[in-house]
Order: sequence, then C-alpha cells, then structure tokens
Amino acid sequence: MGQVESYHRFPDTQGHPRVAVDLVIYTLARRALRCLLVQVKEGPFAGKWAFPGGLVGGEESLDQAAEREVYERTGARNGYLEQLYTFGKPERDPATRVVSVSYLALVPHHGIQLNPASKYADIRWCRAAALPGLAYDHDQVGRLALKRIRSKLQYTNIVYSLLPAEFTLGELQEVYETILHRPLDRRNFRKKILALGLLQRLRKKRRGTHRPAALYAFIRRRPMVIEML
Amino acid sequence: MGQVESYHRFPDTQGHPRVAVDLVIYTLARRALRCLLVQVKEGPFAGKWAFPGGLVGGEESLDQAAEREVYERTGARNGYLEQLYTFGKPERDPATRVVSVSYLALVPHHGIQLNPASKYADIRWCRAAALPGLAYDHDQVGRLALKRIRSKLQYTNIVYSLLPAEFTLGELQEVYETILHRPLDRRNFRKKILALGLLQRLRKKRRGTHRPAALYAFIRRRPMVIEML
DNA sequence: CCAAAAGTGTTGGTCTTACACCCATGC
DNA sequence: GCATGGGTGTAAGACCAACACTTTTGG
Repeated sequence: MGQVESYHRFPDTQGHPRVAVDLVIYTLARRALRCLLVQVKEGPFAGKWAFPGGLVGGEESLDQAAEREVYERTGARNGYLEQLYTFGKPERDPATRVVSVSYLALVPHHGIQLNPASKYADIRWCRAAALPGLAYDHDQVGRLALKRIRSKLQYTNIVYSLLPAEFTLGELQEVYETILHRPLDRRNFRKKILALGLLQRLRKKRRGTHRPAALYAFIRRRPMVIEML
Repeated sequence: MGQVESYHRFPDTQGHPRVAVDLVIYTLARRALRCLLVQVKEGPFAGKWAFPGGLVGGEESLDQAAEREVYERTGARNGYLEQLYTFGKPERDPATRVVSVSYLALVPHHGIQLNPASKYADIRWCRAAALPGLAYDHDQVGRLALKRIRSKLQYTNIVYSLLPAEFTLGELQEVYETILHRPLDRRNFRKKILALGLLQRLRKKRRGTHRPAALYAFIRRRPMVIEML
C-alpha cells in the first residue's frame, strides 16, 4: 500500500521524502537560556515561528548540513553540535513530505551576528522556557531539546561552549542555575566542579562592584562525559 | 554547491536522498544477547551481513516503518521500539544515497518465526558481543545500539520486553548480567529490584533440579524511567 | 561603614557495596 | 546425603545535602 497514494501526494519527489535538518540553537543572553527562532515566510505556516533548518545537500552529510545552518544563521563555527531525533510523520509538513533530523547546537552569545537570509521573514532569540506555539511539529522538537540539554548538563562538560574563555565560579554556577531552573548550593557546587579537575584558575578580576572573584578557564574545550551534579 | 553533482551521482532521486530504517532487533537466546542479521543479496555488499531494514513507505511514519520491519522479519508485534540515531553520510551506501534512521527493538525469544523474505539471502541470530564485520556503516550502528541498551537497562524497566510473562529473580538477574556483561551481587540485586515495586510475586515453580524459586511478573508491561541498578 | 558578592568545612543522613550461612528440593 | 540454586541481613565506607560566618572590595 501507499506507493500510488504517495506518488499522488508528493509528485515532486516520486514518493521519496525530502530530508532536512532543523536546529535548536541555544545561547545564554540576558540571564536566560535562549534559542534561535525564524519566522516562516511562505506556505501554510507563513507568519509562524520555527527553528531554522533546510534541506540536506546532495554531497553533504547530516552533520555538515547542520553545521552549515548554524554558520549561516549565526556566523558561529565549531560550537557544540549533537543530533537529537528524527521526525518523519507524513503529515508533519502539509506542503510536501519532509523527514527532519533535528540537532541541538550551543553557541556563545558574544560575537554572534544574526542573519535571516532571504528565506525567512525574521529571526530572533527567544527564552527557551517560554516559546510561542511553533510551526510544523517544532513544539515537540523544542521540548525534547530542552530536556536533552538539561540532562546532558549534569553528566558532561558541554557548558564550555556557552561560556567565554574566562569566567568566575559565580558565573558558571549562574549558568547551571539558569538552565536547570533551580538554585544550587554554592559551596557544594564549587566543591564538585573543582574536584572534577576540568578547570584551571587564572588571575583576579575586578567585578563592577564588590569583592573580586578568581577567574577560571576550561582546561580542555571539547565534549567529555563526566558526572557534574 | 552540490546540486549538479548530486543530480549526477543520484540521478534516480533527483538529488533527494532515499530514507530507510535499519533495525537492531535484540533477543535473549541460549544465555546470550543476540541480534538479528540478514545476508545482503545484491550490490557491492552482496554476501555480507547487515541489520535488516528497508525504505520508508510514502504514507508511513518512521516508527511505523520500523515496526513493520520487525513484524516482517520476526512476526513480533508490540515489542519495545526506540529510535537510535540517523546516519546520513553521502558515501555510506555506494549504490545510491540513503539516509538511514536506525532503531533498537527488543523481542522475546519464544514464538519468534524468522522470515528472510526474498530480499535477503539468509537470516540469523548472532551474539551481540561478537558481531562479524557488517555491510554499510552497520558496525557503527551495532556499537551504538549495544551501548544504548546497556545504559537504558540501568534506568528503565525495558527488560520486561525480553522476558516471558513469568520468571524467577534468578532468571531476571541472569538477564541483567548477560546484557551488562558483569556479575551482580544477588542480595543487593533482589533488594533493589523488589524495592522498586514493579514486580508482583506469583506462586512457586519447579526448577528442573533443586529448590523451587518464586515466580514473579511485571505489574505493568510498558516502558518506565526508574533507577534500576 | 555599609552593601554585595566571594570564599570556605563540617556534620548527619542516605545510599552503595561487600560479604556468608542456612534452606528446599531432585537425584 | 549431597549437589545445586534459593533465600536472607548487617556493617563499613562513600556520597550527598544542608547549613553560617568571614573576607574583600566599591561607593
């Protein structure tokens, strides 16, 4: 079953789905975890917001397509990138059948230059905890991505990709609290994070007001699996 | 870039990849975790073994395609099924571009009837810990699946889908030891598994030799997330 | 000198691991 | 009666969560 019908429904691809990547690109800005949304220009979802994405090129791997999309929207390269899940319900895009491989990306907020290109009406950062209703099945994608980043934060060191090269322990803790959406005990947090041996202490830093805090940097800036909290 | 080239390399799909599912179907047989392999009949990998799979139908979701493949090979329905990862390197299948969504499936061993259909030369169970070199990128798929089932065993109740309705605690422990590939302490295992309250005790059972063991059954046979070990 | 964030240890409870002996049955 | 797996509790150590005061700077 299905062959005739599918040729009928998707005449442009002879029954073969198109393959796209969709990206949930997170960053930290104004004390919140935010993800990048674009406004759809055409089709039944015109005007709605969605995660950026696009078809996979003929000579491109899925990872490369995802990396390219991150680069085209934000200018960021070499950030953290991880495949999330693949969505393939026939009806998820009413226009044509699209199987979408979703990715989770983390980019630092400084030095980002947003670029909607011509294919979207608009582009903006939006609080990850309070997304509007999104186009396609992207509500589901967003929920999954948030669950994944929260869980992954607790047993990997991937925060490094959201932070500048140098930061205080207070700032690092704030990142964890922001993303996990719960307060952490300062002493316990310091004990554990320092015990992991992933950080190196640098020199002092003046904070705008009050006592200066020691600056730290990640010894290695690449993904590692380690119990953090 | 790529459009012209891809039309050239994959003229049959106008540059659009085909979308397939591949299944790592595990079962327990003869005291080992085994997965189902099929022997490829045609193409550059003819004669090699691989995980069963096939193209996704035009009106079918990815999950449905995976479920169908499990059913067609084994006759099993309603077993545990979970999406693993999507592989999409352009060169992973030299014949034509295929993006493959891999799935992990668990089926009980009793009542399984293997069916190679016409598309494969042969079909058989093979120890998951000692797979031969497989076709395509399936070595990678197999490694990932094994990692996933081992890790998932420890925080979910999915073993229920490998076991018959009734079993002894000794048998249950053996399943864990077999899959995790390490011995577990009997008293600690019992304490923890019973404390979870997922099992109900039934009546006695004769074992071929020696003291009869109490039989247990899962209260609910559906996936739940719970720390088990 | 006051406000604000930085820095620092100890304790109690919980969880995890290791470990050994008796029991019920089939042969 | 003996071989085989079934069944059971405790103690030591590791790990985790809770908790308050002193320090350093800017204004």
